[in-house]
Amino acid sequence: MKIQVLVELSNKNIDKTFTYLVPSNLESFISVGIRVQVPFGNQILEGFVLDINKETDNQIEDIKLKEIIKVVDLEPILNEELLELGKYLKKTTLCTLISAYQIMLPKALKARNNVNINKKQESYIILNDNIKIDFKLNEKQQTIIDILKKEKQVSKKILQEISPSSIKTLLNKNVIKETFKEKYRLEKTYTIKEKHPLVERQQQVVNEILKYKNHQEIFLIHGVTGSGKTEVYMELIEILLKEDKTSIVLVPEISLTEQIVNRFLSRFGNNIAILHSRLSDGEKYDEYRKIAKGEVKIVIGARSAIFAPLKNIGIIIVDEEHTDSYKQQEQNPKYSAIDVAIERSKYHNCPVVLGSATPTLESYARGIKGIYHLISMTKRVNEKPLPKVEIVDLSEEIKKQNSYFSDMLKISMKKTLEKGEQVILLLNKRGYSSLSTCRNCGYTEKCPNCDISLTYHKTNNMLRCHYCGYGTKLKEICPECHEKAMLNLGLGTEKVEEELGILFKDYKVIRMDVDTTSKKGQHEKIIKDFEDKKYSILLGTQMIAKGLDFENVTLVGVINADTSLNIPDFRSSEKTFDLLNQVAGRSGRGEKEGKVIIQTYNKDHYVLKYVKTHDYLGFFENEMKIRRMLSYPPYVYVTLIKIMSKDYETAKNISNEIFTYLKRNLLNSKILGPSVANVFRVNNVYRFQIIIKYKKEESLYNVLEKMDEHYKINNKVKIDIDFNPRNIG
DNA sequence: AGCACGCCGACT
DNA sequence: GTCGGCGTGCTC
Repeated sequence: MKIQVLVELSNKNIDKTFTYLVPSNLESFISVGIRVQVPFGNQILEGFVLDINKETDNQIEDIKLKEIIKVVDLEPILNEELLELGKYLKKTTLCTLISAYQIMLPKALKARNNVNINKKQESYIILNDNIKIDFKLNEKQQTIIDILKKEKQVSKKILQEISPSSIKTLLNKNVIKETFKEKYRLEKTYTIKEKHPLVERQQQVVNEILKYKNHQEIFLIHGVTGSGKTEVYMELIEILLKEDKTSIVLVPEISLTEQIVNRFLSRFGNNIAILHSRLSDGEKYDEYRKIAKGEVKIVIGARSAIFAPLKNIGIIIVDEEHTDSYKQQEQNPKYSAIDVAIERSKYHNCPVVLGSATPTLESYARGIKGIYHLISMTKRVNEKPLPKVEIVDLSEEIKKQNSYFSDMLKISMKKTLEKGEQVILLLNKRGYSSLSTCRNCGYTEKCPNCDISLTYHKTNNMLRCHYCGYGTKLKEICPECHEKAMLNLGLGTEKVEEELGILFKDYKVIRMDVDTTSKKGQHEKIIKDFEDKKYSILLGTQMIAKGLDFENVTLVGVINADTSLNIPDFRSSEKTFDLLNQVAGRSGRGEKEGKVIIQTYNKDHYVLKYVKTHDYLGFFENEMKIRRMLSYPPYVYVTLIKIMSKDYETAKNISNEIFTYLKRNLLNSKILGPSVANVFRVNNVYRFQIIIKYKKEESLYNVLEKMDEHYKINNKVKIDIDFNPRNIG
């Protein structure tokens, strides 16, 4: 028997299958999608079987073929649908086929030698089939048997709490027996709650989507914060579940959406598998296999959960569809989970539901055009108006000698806190202060490896580079002019926290940012503690803007709205609108009315105007005009080419070479560049970029594939292709 | 990804 | 004369 094997190495040179012989004693274990171990050069690798008894196009003599070493799995790891999906990923992102398959799988199931993650066994006790008790049972033995009669099987651990010796006796006398069952590592705690009856609008939306339940149709639900989208999702899932259909729910980053997950758990309990990056490898392995074995029908997870091996999918839901993290950008394949969702919906003939309070311009434009089925939910479920938004001009406050807190914010906070209500403060920047600059000569501390200023972190009194992790001690004396004049500019959570401690010393503040949530469980604890009112003020970065639902929060303050407006990216307005709108939505979710105060130096910026009136549509129309004028998505598509090299000249020359090549071959596109990337040097690698803009460019994939092919031999330069990038720079 | 093969410079 | 630098090419 001959098989085609795709080995674990992700390299453009070996992005194809290799033919191996299967010894006859292993033949019956072989099927497509299974992993095998093979000799490859002088190494031993794992790979996926992609085909049986067929030759590659380059026929080679059998004499040269090697035999496989062993078969790794009993069951295929990749099913037919996922094998095809991998090919789709390769075609649309120009990645290697193996990288497409690997991204779909938890670490334990990737083709990779020397990964060792085992199933966990747990011992259970059950009654033997035909018990004849020919001896007198003592009290404890009787209790054990009674329990087993009722529960059928009980974990040995629990029974041992009654009496370990009785268990031994009963085992010896063959009254009971021990069996081993797999124990799943991830423990979910939840209490099943009554479901809320749907309000009229929610019911209408459910009905509208269900009309298309066996159709491949894409819906965009534009629903304001608090309009009850989650209930709609759950209702749809429950109805489809009765028809034995499965569901995938994508959420931004699960640790940021703890509360949504809990709502799903208290509705569907054990029928849910959870997949996200904070799980341990063992937990991911267990959750994945529960899905593969059909033990759960609902999968809720972050980006890569879109590859969950569910069968008979009835609906795919993408919550907060505008979230950047649905696009993988750090690593190949640079795929969009939404595109994958749509691809899978074709296979399963099921609807895809995209939901957001602030859809991407691309999605909303498709909604208007009728490519997506647009549904609006404009009212909050509790009929409460959206919170009142106030804009404060920071330049006026400077004159009054106020630093981070304007008079209005101070007074409102005081009032809110005195009523026993809670406050959320958004500070869109991490660290204590952004820069360390000399007051005398203007020298700024920069990273020696990257083209970026260092950021001061108070906790360890260090300056850090956010790109490569380089760290150095904070200097007091300027290395340039040798004056003792080094000053920390800008602001960060820690500095604001310090000032809060002075202004509101009677109230407790909790900080939530990357630094305070890096350890497992810390995130959940902060949310729980704030929910339990152990703290009055929650101070945090971006991550507090999403999905949190605290009834007692009636004031949200944005310390400085400008930081995200100033990012050099054509989407910075869109992202700022999204962020401010999201964080505003955290206020007044309960019975009490909410308020939002946004501080800024750009009080006349159009983004703020539309945030103030909660006017997504107004923002959309205004922003579309700008995109049209500057020729940006959704009016054109963008593809970003990055050229990276340790050698400046190489990076520059090859960038120019590629530019000329693209210009010559892509006749329907606008080619911009080459320009230096936003951060020009990272970890001593120089980065150039070229932007391709096009409405329709049939030959794009072919041209880029050829380019990739050409430079793969050159290991001095790395070429990176990103279709529809979420960030440019 | 590894690793062998091969063709040039500075050494016991 | 030889050791070893890493550029190049191959792995069923």
